[in-house]
Formats: sequence, structure tokens, C-alpha cells
Amino acid sequence: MSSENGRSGGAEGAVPEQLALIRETVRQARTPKAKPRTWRGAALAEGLPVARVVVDKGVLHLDRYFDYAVPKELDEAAQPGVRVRVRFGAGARNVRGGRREGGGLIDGFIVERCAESDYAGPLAALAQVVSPEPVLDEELLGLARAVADRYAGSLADVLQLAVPPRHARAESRPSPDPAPPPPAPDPATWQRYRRGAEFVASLAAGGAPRAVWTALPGPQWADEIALAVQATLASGRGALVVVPAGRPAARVDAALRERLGAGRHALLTADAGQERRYREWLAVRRGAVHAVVGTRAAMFAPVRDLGLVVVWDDGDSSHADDNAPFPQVREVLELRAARDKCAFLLGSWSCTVEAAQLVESGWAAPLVADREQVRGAAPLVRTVGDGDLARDGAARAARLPTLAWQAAREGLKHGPVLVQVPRRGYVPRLACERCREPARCRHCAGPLEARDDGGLSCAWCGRGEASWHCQECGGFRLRAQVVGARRTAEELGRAFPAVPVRTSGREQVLDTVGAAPALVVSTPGAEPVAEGGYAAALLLDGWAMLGRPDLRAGEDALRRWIGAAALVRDQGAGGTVVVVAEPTLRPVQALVRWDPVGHAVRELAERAELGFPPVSRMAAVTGPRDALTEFLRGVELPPDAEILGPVPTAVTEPGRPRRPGDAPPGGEHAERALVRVPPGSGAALARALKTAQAARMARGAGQQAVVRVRIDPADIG
DNA sequence: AGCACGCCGACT
DNA sequence: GTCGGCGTGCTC
Repeated sequence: MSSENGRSGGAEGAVPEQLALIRETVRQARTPKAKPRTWRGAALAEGLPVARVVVDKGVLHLDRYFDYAVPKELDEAAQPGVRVRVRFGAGARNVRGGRREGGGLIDGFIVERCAESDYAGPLAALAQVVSPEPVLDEELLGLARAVADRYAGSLADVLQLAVPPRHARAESRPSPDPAPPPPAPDPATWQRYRRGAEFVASLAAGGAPRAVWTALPGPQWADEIALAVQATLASGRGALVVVPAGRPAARVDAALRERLGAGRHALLTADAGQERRYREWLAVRRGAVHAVVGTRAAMFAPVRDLGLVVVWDDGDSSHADDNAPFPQVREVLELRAARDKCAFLLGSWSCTVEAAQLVESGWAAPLVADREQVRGAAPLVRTVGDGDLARDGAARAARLPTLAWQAAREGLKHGPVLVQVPRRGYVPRLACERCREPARCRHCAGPLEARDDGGLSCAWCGRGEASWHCQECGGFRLRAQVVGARRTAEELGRAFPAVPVRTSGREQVLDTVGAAPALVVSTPGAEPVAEGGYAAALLLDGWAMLGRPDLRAGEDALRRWIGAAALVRDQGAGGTVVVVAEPTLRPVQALVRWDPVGHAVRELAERAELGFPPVSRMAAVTGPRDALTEFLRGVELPPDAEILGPVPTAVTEPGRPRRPGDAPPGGEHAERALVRVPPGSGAALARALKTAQAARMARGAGQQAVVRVRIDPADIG
């Protein structure tokens, strides 16, 4: 090795080069074939001396392949799909006829081996094959490419989400032998749904049905998913299930173990630790395991011969990745179903507008239970409106209307009672207590928010408001702030001194509670499952859930209410739900009738009328005013595109932790424009924005202000 | 983004 | 004469 290096000749950088090389060699000592060197003058592979490489650089103007020469020694290992390290950067440029080594070593994947390159200049050599394990096959590459295009992002960014980081030890261990397909199941509880048995039979027969499944309340859903997976495996194909969080993943995991036995499926969750995660992922990729359940990153799992993709509870915000380009599970699985011609199952107790659209467009069939089934399985839902609450003096003081009080007391005779309270910090738009006019900043008309110290400040400009009064009616009282789970628990503990009170929230999530009477105070999404179901549930502070300035506020509130109410016994068994919210509002009525699909269909019609997503496709473009204006002038939008704004955007959004991607870049003067296109022009919109962005980056050389593009922005309320 | 190239002003 | 400012362009 030293003699080979000695040949690298050129005086510049020879010594640091060798040092770097030694470090690399030590680091990679476990993989004998991976020897990073300069390969100067080394013989090239005879058959296909060119490797086409996707380099791990997320920037858009580098979103293409780069060709490298394959040294003879790496010929065998440098197969398509393997991880490599290559020199990349301006340093590796031609100097007076020769080629100087320079530029950093960066990671990449070989996508193809070719006989020749269409690049005119001299090729640099692959520095190193990190491992001969192929991790990126054509199918995953194609999917990543499609996702990148869909979201106007780069292939490298998507691959970072799709291919987990390498762990050498996990790689060195063999995966188990693949198991033979299980027998096809009988439809069991799928018979509760119209055409449910037919759906399962189609999976078992190798078909590719697509369905939006409105699950009946109760704990059956996990086994119903496991059954669909079993049916698919029985047809000799693989299956992939994506759920929003670790708890539902554990439920499906248990159901799969029950049906298939141990070791027949992989569990891919973010909290598993790198080695384990990579080991499970490799077992899938190597074809040792054909079924996968996991959280959002699992949406890319390289399941062989994919026959079915499943997403559970697609309205949950955890299904949106928080790394660029922010792909969403439902959308990615739609792409996979279309690309792989496999079955698609979107299941939820509730129904998103997007799910309703899949049905309305005819892309997926509805999988629903008959009305009587639904009525039989759901609890009795009653409402307490604001008016009732206001008249109910004592209740108002205690924040617990008489009806809710009674339901709790009655329920506690028979079992646990769930109390759902919105998260503190789940800041709603504050409004006048008398006339409900939203409270606005007197300087910029932004929405006022309650600070932790009890004061008010503007969510847009951040100015404090010391003496608010309503511009409409002169009132000076705002609606009460949301009381957190802990304080609610204390209050209830005093009200029901004989009953144990337990809380489940963000910091400490309870998984299950027993069948004994207890008050269980929980924030949405953290509700424990009760053994035998809750006797009753109280859904408090509905106004806060509904009052958020967000297009999805109604749908989200309904989803969270249904998520809690689905854990309550059916009405035949005395299950009762009391929701404290205005009974005339659409989501409240949908809960009372247990009709999430009807709600979504009406929302969809309204969105179509207003030209809102998902009926139109939107992109948000955010940046400092001047840069934004310049960007919008430069971009060649499809002819049917429409630009809304730009308008000033919030500097920060207090009450919610900043997530990457929603924080507007450019500080104080950031503005946001929305670009809207009719259905069918989404791809053209993404392409146009990406082209403009790439040109900008290439031209701007860093010092230009950042303009951020986001397809399908979440917060366009 | 990095990073090196190149073409202008202060320094030993 | 040479060192080094950062404007400009490229990355197989």
C-alpha cells in the first residue's frame, strides 16, 4: 500500500492525503476490500470501467449522477447498489493536463456500471467501496426518484431517509432463512365490513385491490391489518404497514406475531437503535423477511415482491417526515402502489379529506361497515354546547358541565372513564368571550396568543398586548385558556376523591389501564387502551380544538375525538361520550352521528369550491421579500398556476416547537407566497420550482438569501 | 454548500 | 516582487 501511494507523485497535498488515507484504512479495517487510495495510474476494470454514482449531496443543482472510473481492484465489489466513497468537489479539478487529488471524500451509491461515460473530462476513480452489500436496488432508486420529483427535492435527500445508516456488525451477521408463505386466513372480523371478505380474498389470490377503510371503533383494527398482511403473504408476496407511532406499531407487531409466529416480520421504528434498525432493514432487503411494520421511515422499506402497502391513521401529523423534502406516508405509499401495482389499504377510525378524495376519484374503493354495525360498535355521543355551559354556573366554575359530571359519575360505577383535554401549548386562536370575534393584534392584525406568564402577545409580530378589548363589541374578556392535563387531574381528583386519577401525556404515556374504575386524564393521541374499554369519555375544551387557524382544524378535532371515543365500550354495553363543544358545528355533528366519511366528503366539496388542497395542489415559497420576488419572477410556472401573496409570515410560532421546514428563513422580513395549480398540474409545478431553485443555487454561490420551497405545506389556514 | 482559481492592493 | 483580499465558477 505504501508503494502504491508513493506513486501519487504530485507534490501538493501528498502528505495530508496519506494521513487521510491511513485514518480511513483504520476506520474500515473490518472490510478488507475497502481500501481508499488515490488509484493514480491504477489499472481500470476491464468489463465496465465506469460507475455511475449518486453522491450524497442534497443540493438541487447537483441532483444528477456523476461518473467515476472503477479501478480493477474494486471491479468485483463495485456492483450497482453498493455504498461507495468518492472524491467530490472543486478540488478534484484538472490542473495542466493532469488530475490532482483534492476535494473531500463523500458517500454515494453506485446506480449503474457502464462501458463508457458521456462526460467529456477525465474521470476520477472511486475512492473506496464501503461494503459489497447492495442496499439500493432499482426499485428503491426509482421510488426515491419519484418521491424527490413529487416534492421538488433532491434524490440524495430522499435516499438519506430511505436507506438507514450502515452498521458494520449488523451487516456481518447473516439474516435468517426466509419462511414459507403462511396459509391464507379466513376473513374473520373483516366480515363486519361490506366487501371486507372480498378484499381479503383478493389479496390472498394475488390481486391488487385499493381501499380506504373506515375501521369500526375498538381494538380489532390491529388484527385486521395483520390478517390483510397474512393474506398477502399467502399469495407469495410481501407486505408493508406504516403506523404513526411506536404504540400502534407495537399493537400491529403483536398481532402479526400472533398470526405468523415469531421472526416472520420486521419491526422498523425510529427508537430501535442503529444496529437493530439496520439489522431488521437488511433482513427485509435481503429477502429474509417479507412483512414489515414500522413508523414513517419504514415507508421506504425495500420489501421484496411487494403485494400490499398499508397506512394506518393517515391524518396523524407524524406521517409527515420532518426532513427535506418532507414526504408524507400516504402519498409515498400511493406512489408505491402505483409503481409496483400492488394493493393499497388506507385505514383509520376517522377519515381525512385526502382519503375521501381517493375514493371520490375512483382510485380506491370504500371499505366501510353498514350503518347498523357502526351504531352497534360506537358509544353513545352527547354534546354540551357553549350556551349550556354558560348557563350552567356551577359547572362553568368547575369547568365540568353537569352532563359531563353525571356521565363520569355513572361511568365510574362500571369501569374507567377517559378525560381528554387538549394539550397546553396547543394554542388556539383567542376570541372575545362575548361575541367570539378573534382577538387580533392592533398593530399588524395577527392573532393574539396567551403567553405562559398569562399575558398576551401577537403570533406574527411578537408585540405584547397589555389592554385588549374587542373591536367589535367592546368586550374585554377572552375565553379561558386551556387547562393542562395535570391541573385537570387535580381538579377531578378533588371532585371524585374516592377514585384513582391517572394521567397520560406527552412526557409520560400510559399504554394500558385496567378495568377497575379510575379517571384517566389524557392529551389527544396519548390515550391508554382500557381493558374491556372505557365506560365513558369526556372530551373537554372542544372550542380549543376547533379554534385553531388551520385548514385542518375541524378534521383534526374530529380525528382526535374519534380516537378517544373509539376506546369506549359500545352503547349496548353502556359506553357514553360527552363532548363539550358547540353542537351545531360540523365536526361535532359528525362525531354524534359517527360519520367521519360524511364529514370528509363535505370538507372535500368545500375545498374544491375554494380551490384549496388537496383538490388543487399548492406549494409554499418562503424567503426574504426581495429574494422571494426575484425568485417568483424567474420561475417558469405552468400556465394554469396562480400566485397568492406574498404576505408577511410569522417570525416564529410560539406555542409550538419550531420544526425544520416550517420556520421561515430570512428572519424579520420573511414573506410567503402560495402557488396554486389545478389538479393534474402538480408534477409540472414541482418541476418548475425545482428548476428555478437549482438555477438559483448554482448562480447564487451561497451568498444569496435562502428561498425555501415546500410542496403541500401543512399550515395554510 | 465548499473550495480553488484568479486578478487587484499593502507588505518585507 | 510576494502575500492575500474575496468575486466567480465548478463539482464526474
